[in-house]
Amino acid sequence: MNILLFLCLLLRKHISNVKIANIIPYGNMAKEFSTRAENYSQWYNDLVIKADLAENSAVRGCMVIKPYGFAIWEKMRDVLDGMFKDTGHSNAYFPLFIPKSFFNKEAAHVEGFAKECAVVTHYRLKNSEDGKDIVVDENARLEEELIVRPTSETIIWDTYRNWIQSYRDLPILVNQWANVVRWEMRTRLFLRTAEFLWQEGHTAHATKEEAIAETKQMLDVYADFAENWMALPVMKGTKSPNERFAGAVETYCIESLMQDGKALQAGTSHFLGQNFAKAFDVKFLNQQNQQEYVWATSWGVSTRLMGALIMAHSDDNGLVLPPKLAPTQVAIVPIFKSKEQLEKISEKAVAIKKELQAKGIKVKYDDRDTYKPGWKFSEYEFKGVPVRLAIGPRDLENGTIEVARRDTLEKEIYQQSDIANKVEHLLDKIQNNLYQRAFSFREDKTFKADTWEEFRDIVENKGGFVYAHWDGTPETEQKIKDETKATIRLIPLDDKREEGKCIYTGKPSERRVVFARAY
RNA sequence: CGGGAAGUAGCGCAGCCCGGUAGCGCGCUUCGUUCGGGACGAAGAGGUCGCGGGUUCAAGUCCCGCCUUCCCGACCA
Repeated sequence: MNILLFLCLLLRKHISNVKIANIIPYGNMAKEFSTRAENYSQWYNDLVIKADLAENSAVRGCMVIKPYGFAIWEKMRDVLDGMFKDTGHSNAYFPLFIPKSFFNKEAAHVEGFAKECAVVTHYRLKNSEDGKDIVVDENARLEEELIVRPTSETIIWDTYRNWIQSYRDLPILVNQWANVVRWEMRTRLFLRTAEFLWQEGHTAHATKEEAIAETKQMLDVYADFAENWMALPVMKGTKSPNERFAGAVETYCIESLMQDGKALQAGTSHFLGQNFAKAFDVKFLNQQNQQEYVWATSWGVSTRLMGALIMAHSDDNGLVLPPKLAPTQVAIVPIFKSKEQLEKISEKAVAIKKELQAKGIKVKYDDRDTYKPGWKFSEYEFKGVPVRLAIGPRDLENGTIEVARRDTLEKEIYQQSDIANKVEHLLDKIQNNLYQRAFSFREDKTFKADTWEEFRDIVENKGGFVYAHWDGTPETEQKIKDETKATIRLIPLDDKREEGKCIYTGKPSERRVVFARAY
């Protein structure tokens, strides 16, 4: 390492002000992280822990989201919340507990969620006979059990019944930020936990057309967020009946591709038709003075987006965050020996920090003397901070500053003049580069298959999305899933008709659908 | 919920087969030298060995039950 360091210094002397390509890779990382190639899922697990995003809790399947991880989620939440408000929605809050009987009312819905519901049966504890323990008081059994919400359609539609009488009460455009519980057998931090955070929008409309327009609008909001904030390219489409939300007439979704070639559903938007209105008897009087059932939508994204964000961009050195969602966008590290030196450098560094802050950039000036510069470099690297600035005595003399970008691991020496503008542009560049990189990756991993052999080969050996013909039956989809683990991720929204034959049964098909193995 | 593996200091692990004084590395504390890619030396602190029973003079070690995590299935966002 010392030799490398020496070489680096030599290089810098000879080509100061010129870009130094390819930062020294650190051997240390290998000790702490699995690599993606070695073991992708271990890499993901390590990353979540080492980047200080979340950890497992004392409760099975439930995670603790740590401050750094929560800061990212908070940013996502704030941006999405703004987008919801801009499209006319308001936030509200409904109860965590739902009377069990509510679940009986919509047949498909109950069937979809029954197997993973947590149930509250008692409301009191007491001391055990021997006084050593706390036990459930059997005398305090609830008359009707309460379900911990796995989603809130039922309690919300029961409530909407009282809110809606006339077409003048419509539309209702409500969103809630909440936690939900689905009793999962096998969990992974962010990707699948028993409790997770999400938002669920629930809207009520006078007409079918308006409800469908709302469903599509919110899908577009999600796609916009994924692409422009998360730098995550997504495909839009509808789900096959097998994959449809329990109780929906049509489920729209955005699907993204992770670096291991598996698809991840990043958001869903459901057209619920009049299913819940009928189940909960929610009617309104239209302008012709006739009773009609209300039309409904619901839409949601969850902390699972954190998983998508991590798996889409990060590398073997740790987390890589798109600048627009990074809690810290720029870290400034001073290089110093003495206190006097630190004071001089700090003067310059703080000035630069202020310049950056004036542009709305989130900056952290790390003048701790308890950690060495190299240690800080590593830390910011595996925490995914997009840009790191280093400033030392040499830079003070030369009016320069070292700029390192996380996405490409390149370092350059910049002149200090106009540094704020340069960094601002660099952040934009990184944001775009991450999107482009993810987009090219997806392009390279998107295939067409016309025969069963071809299909199997792609799914098993290449991964990624496969456009293929399907005869439209749930039975065929199930068989394909049983044999290859690939499912229909979506039926593309663009209405590209193409005559063909189902890859599995050979029956006629009018269009290709997108298959993949999925999270 | 089925099959496998693991749980010993904050983290990573050895010790268990063959019962008898709880160990190593990293991290942590103090001091000194260092500081442009995870510094070095010296001296320290830190443990109900996952939890609960049992066997035994004696259990981290043997036996039984449970909990948690990871991997593979079924289920699922």
